[in-house]
Amino acid sequence: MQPKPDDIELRARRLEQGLRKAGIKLTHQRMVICREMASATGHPDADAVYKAVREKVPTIALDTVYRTLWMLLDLRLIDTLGIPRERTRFDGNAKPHHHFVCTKCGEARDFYSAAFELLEVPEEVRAFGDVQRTQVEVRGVCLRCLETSDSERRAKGAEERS
Amino acid sequence: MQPKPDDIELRARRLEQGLRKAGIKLTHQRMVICREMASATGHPDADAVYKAVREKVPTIALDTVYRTLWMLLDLRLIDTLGIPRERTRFDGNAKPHHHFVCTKCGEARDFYSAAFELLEVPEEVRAFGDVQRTQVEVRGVCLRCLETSDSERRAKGAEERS
DNA sequence: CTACATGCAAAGGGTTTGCACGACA
DNA sequence: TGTCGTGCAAACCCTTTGCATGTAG
Repeated sequence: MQPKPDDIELRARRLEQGLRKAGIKLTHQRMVICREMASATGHPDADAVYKAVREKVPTIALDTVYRTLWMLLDLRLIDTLGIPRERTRFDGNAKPHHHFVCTKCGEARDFYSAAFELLEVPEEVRAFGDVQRTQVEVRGVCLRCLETSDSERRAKGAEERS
Repeated sequence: MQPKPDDIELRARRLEQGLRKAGIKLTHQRMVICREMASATGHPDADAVYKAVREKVPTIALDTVYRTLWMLLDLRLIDTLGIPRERTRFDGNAKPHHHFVCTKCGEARDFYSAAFELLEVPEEVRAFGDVQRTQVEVRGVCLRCLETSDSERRAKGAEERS
């Protein structure tokens, strides 16, 4: 499960190149955070990254970790589990369904697909535990966000969400 | 998109029956929250439910809304977008992959599937906006949680998450 | 050298908790 | 009537922000 040393090196380099290409200064702190994300096998939260990174740079601040992680996310060099920067949202739709999620405003729309209901979970996954449900998450940018400026997006998304 | 009145009635009843079957008192507040979740077309957060419900019960408290929603969730009568009660977690895996998520401890494990990469997004969904990525989320209970008591779960999950 | 990044500490915002009062069974 | 639920307000925790200092390019 743990990536091979060569892999880690490769993945770290990809992140650092990504930052450089975006014209962002490669500070010591940022490189250490990139290395940490490159070698992480799980899905660490900011605090876990902070703790790991502090062993190499004891003076690093938690908010530096946050700033770097959001930056990597904005550049699509890393990802998040679920929807980033979102509070908990509830879903009262009892019928099996799937979601299209806008990565800009967070709007989530339900859709149905007979084909998606037929998905067979790989054997390997069934060994992880007791499988209860399978849902497809399609990520993208909704029509409104495609034609709306950044500043207005979140406001509109929040207000029309009901 | 808005459910038909009959549908709302049906969905509300399902929620209320669920609570009753679990031996939980059907208070006025809980019924109003059930009705709100039954008629919600979107994916409201606790505050949106609170605001809607306050029009019918102006004295209701936000924490009552939270308590009721978590209760409905625990009974699997409603669902959440993403993983409930979780802080943001980051994912450094650049290869296309999918997740098995434990609904008890929050642990998420990556897996790969050639079949899942071939999924065709329905036409209808492409009309929602610019589709960037499709990911399958398998939910269930991991092996460890199947044999571990409730109290130990979150602690273990948090500690081994890296 | 100069713009940008960091560390610190305090603020912010969502969610939870303790407790006394109120209401369902 | 007794137990469980509610409202209130304070506490909590994760995340963000403002600002003075430090540093990569």
